[in-house]
Amino acid sequence: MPELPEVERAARILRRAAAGKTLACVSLMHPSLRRKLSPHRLRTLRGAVVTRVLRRGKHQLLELQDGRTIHVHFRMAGDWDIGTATDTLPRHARATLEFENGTRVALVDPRALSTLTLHAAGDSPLPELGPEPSDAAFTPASLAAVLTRRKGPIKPVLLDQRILAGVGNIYASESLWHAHISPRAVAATLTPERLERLIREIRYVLGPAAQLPARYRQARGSGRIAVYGREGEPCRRCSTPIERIVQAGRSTYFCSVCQSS
DNA sequence: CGTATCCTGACC
DNA sequence: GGTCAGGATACG
Repeated sequence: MPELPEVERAARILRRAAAGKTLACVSLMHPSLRRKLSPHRLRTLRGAVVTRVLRRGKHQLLELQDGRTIHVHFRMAGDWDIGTATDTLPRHARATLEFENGTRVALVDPRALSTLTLHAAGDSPLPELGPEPSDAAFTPASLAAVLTRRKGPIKPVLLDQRILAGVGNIYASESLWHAHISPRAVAATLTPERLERLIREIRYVLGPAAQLPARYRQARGSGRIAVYGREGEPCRRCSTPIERIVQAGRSTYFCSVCQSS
């Protein structure tokens, strides 16, 4: 589910539930999470106070008063379920954060690819990340500068979180369609004018007005998804059948007429 | 650069 | 039974 807008929404929900609250118990249900966080380190979270909940790209950070940070990444299918400690555990709950006030935040993830890690004070929990799309410092010139060495096609580059933080596979295709840029266009050869258009369209598709509902497939037909998942269906601009190709192992959808270069 | 891998569920 | 999935990373 999650690309930047969905993670932003999730972080807000988490913030409302967790900010200022004291942790009572953190539990890991899935072995892949347990491998990364020992029972001993888990127990050290009892009594810790969550001072802030931050989002950076698709990452969520729970800052603790003692300087440590809980880092969560939803990967493909993670989400929060907010309830109370006495509720039945939701299906696919992989971890829970229980607070002293009785709130229980469950990390639900049918695919169990989400990560939850604990970082010591002073230890940066985030990998190298490019600017937020909304950042004023994200400009055609700054983008051009980091693209100069990218000899490959633009679409996989948009998924590189070191270039830009938050764009995922759906919105990469959508942004390129809106910007009339071929997903195969060589990144380094895009002119400043085309990059300006691309930046504008990335901001548009990631913007609140374009946010997807939780089940993105329901958005199909509503007009919000222009190309993603629409192989063979008519382009909304020129009626040419939308094509699906694979780039760097991921599906790309585009209109070969509107996005010929 | 592409490919395999981590997981599980949905769908053909 | 096989294929695919909105992410990221380790590797050749």
